[in-house]
Amino acid sequence: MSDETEARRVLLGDVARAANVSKATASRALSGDGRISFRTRTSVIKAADELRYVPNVLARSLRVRRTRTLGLLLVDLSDPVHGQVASGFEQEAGERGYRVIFVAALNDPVEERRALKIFAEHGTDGVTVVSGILDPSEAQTLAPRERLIVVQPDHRSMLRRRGPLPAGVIQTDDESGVEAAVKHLLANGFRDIAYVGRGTRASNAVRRDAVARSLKDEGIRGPLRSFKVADDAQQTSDQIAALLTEDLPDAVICYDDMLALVMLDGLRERGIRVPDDMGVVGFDGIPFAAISNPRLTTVVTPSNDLGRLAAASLISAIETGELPPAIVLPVELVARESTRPRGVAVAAAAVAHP
Amino acid sequence: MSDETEARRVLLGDVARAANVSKATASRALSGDGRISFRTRTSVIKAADELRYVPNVLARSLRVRRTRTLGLLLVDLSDPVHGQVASGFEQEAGERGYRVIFVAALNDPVEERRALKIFAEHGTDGVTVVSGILDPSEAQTLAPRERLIVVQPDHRSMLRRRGPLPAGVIQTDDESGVEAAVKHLLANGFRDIAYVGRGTRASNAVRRDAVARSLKDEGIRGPLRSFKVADDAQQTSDQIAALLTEDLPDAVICYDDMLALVMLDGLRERGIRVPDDMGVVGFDGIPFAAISNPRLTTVVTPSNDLGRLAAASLISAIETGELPPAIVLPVELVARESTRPRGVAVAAAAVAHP
DNA sequence: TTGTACGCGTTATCAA
DNA sequence: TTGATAACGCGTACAA
Repeated sequence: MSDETEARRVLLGDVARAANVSKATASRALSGDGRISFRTRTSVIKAADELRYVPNVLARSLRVRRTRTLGLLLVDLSDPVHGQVASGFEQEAGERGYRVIFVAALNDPVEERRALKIFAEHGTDGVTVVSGILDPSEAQTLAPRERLIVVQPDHRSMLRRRGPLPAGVIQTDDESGVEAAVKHLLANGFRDIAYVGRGTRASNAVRRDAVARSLKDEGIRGPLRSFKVADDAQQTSDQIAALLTEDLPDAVICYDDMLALVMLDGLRERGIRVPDDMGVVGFDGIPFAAISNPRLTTVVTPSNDLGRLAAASLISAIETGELPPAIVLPVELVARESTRPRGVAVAAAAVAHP
Repeated sequence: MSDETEARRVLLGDVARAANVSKATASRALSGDGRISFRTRTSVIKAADELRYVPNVLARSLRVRRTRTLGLLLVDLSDPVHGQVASGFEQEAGERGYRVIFVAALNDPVEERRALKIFAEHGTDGVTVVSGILDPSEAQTLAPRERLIVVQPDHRSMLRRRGPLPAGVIQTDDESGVEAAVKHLLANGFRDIAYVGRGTRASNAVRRDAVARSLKDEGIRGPLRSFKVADDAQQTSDQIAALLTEDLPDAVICYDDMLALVMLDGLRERGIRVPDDMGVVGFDGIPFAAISNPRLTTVVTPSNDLGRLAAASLISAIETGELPPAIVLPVELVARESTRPRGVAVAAAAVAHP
């Protein structure tokens, strides 16, 4: 006694019956199995089409023990950089026939553990962790190491690391980016260079230390002046700029573009001109850095590529069983108005820094 | 003959055996079924813990015919506005125990269909479409209407709509926002107001028409001057600003903040001062609008709330079987420097528009 | 309160 | 080339 009002879902068996074949044959015909006669294949496909058959991937996954689903753990979907990474990851995965489950962990280790557990429960074929703060060894107990790609790892253990990176790691060459920024500033006449960081993440320390080291390498003596904004900053741009005003450096390198742009606003609020009174450098290369006023000099990181590469590497690991060797992506310093040499006319700069 | 090297996954049966109960009892103990003795419950939980049991949600979903998974179809994860929506959606869903599969369709109807099919195959309990361009009636053939929430629908059919919105729709009150922007501009002395749009989306036409109507309502005669940028714009900020330079309006209302900020840059490039030579208004209220130079007057839409509400409404629809009535969220005009009345000093403005 | 046995929808094995 | 049947891992109706 079937209920006419409740549209029962069309199953493989229904297709098989309509095409006068067994479920096994129908399954093979639809999955493109080689050893099926042309006649039956077309008739099965036709039946599936007419009945609007939609396969149940859960049942399939249960049977074949693969889900063609990837887990992506990231900090925050609303952040411009992570949005880029997520976008690239989703695109690459989609093009290769994989779905993505996203979980944002908001810099909370408890949430990161929860996310990895969710992925395990869903039987994702692999997991990528972006900017994770979990101890790598712990992460590997919650996700199988050979199916785990780590992008921009941000745990303390990355700090003192020397020598080759372990397989499955993808990150940008932040040190080189910072070095390029420092050299650029010095070349443009900025000597007293300070660092403005945010939060307690390892990446912040990495960049700060890279600034200090680069300055030393360039023969600048004395300790690096370093300022800090809280991670969950409620500070306004004005308060952030106030960090510096006691004794203005020639230039500041900021942890990221977001911070640098907020800083630009705060400096303007306080009547400090950029770059004439102080130079400002950002990090990330978000789109707004290119159209701020003044336009922001920044170390551009390939965020979208990071996501695409992560997905590609993960899928490769899944399909070959081999975790790809670590990848370090180059970054690029893009010089714009915010570090223009002092005394150069505005009009000329507009031409020089398109 | 079990293989010691291959770590076989722990199953419910393993937990049951370790706790000396049947699978049924183990299942009930772990799912918090009432009629289970305290003793057995604790011993089952202990066994599950020790064995590091991870339930297979695929098998569970197959059995209970619910996946606790939601499908979110959006335009582009890397876009600031959609990132906010996605973030709110993921948060709300996560807090209520639902996972999210994201698919970006990049304004391509073919991709939108593909995404809805993916959701169907995965048996998502419900689907939310953000800024979809698919014909609503077609969408309902690809996703069950009573489990479908539509956020900011962007199909032509929304254009001529009058009367109440259908259930399951969530959108912002763009018309009121535009009206507020127009009134604000007029109050600040801008009379010759133009519109700068992007692409061919319905929402673009909605905002343009709202500008025209508001102007008429305010007694401004003559047709609205309207400019347009392609959707896949490769235009630089300079080219975008060039649209206007022949005959500069007093002010422009832009389709969104991104466009407005690019416009600000282009105007600066051409030596046109904002707001002294021309006022600029954006739409969306992305974070950068608050710190641009000049800071951007904009119609702030609650993007994060949009995502949270969508998830909440969808889950409610799933759990009660009732599609919630349409929701129209209010927007808010935030006046900043880019529409400061001409002739008002900068310092004063900084105080007046924090 | 607990156990037995079946079924969710698909693919894979084996035999024909 | 095709068909019958057994799994995949879990929840639950029914029986005890």
